Amino acid sequence: MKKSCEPKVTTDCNLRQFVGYNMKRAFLTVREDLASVLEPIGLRMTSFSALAVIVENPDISQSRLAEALHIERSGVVVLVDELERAEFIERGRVEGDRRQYALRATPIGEAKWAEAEKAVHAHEDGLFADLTDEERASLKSLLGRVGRK
Amino acid sequence: MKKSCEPKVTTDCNLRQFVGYNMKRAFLTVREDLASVLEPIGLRMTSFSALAVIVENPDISQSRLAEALHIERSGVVVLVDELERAEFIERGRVEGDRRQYALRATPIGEAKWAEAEKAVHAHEDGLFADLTDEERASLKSLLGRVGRK
DNA sequence: TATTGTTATACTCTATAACTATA
DNA sequence: TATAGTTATAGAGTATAACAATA
Repeated sequence: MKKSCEPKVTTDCNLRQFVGYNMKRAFLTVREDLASVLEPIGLRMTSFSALAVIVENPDISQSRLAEALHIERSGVVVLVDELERAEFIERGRVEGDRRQYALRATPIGEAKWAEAEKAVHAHEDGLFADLTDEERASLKSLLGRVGRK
Repeated sequence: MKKSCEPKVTTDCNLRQFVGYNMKRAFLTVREDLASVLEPIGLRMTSFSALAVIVENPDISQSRLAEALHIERSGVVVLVDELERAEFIERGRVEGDRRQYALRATPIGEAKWAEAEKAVHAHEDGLFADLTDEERASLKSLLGRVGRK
């Protein structure tokens, strides 16, 4: 039996000692804010990522896009459908191979990408306002080095 | 129309310029490895987190646990059911308030926590092997400062 | 046989809302 | 009325597997 009046304070040192837990919490914070930023622009996190890669790699195929995003080809179909329906990209044909598509951003899609890129920069300026420019660059760099063997 | 022979290389500078994308990728890497480490121990990421908080805060209630983990109370029920079924924790009663439970780790649960804590440290030693101790501490610290206004 | 894109399906994680019992 | 816990449900996000068209 335990006395009532549960204290409202709870410690989580057992979790905070791990980098991974801090990463999870930070990522969920970023994800929530990012979703709210992208929504009025007509993008989700995943379609934003897909558009980013397509803009940077004109005529990329869906399989190559799947590799770049580290998701399955079946998942790409949904994303590409979504972006094509919004007229941000189009499925071009490839000369000499009728199996694959050549994905390209439309002029609308290019403009949408520019708009989204700017909005996401602003979103990060807000979320990382507590960090100096050096700390922010350091965080990005350190994250990019996780998991390499 | 586009010539065939899609190059296998794909750039993702449009995404890598953002801290958030690097964080997502790093987190997914961590999560995948962590899940494989916890599975043989009989824990999932979420039940690991719940056990961590219960061990550190004996007699915590489910509502308070939900706050600590930043999840809904309904989600806690599932986690606590799972940990109780495994006999890692027990639902004690609270003197003076029959609505709430006082969650405590059993001796089995304490031992399980010690085992898991050690395993997760080893998992992080592997995942962050490319970082110096200072860089790893810096990463953890920087992540802990994300999103504060 | 292998690859590209597709569909259907299922699984995980989590949130919402309605409910009960207690306070 | 408010709180603690519970249940049912639904929505993302993603993975798996089987398939048709093409190479």
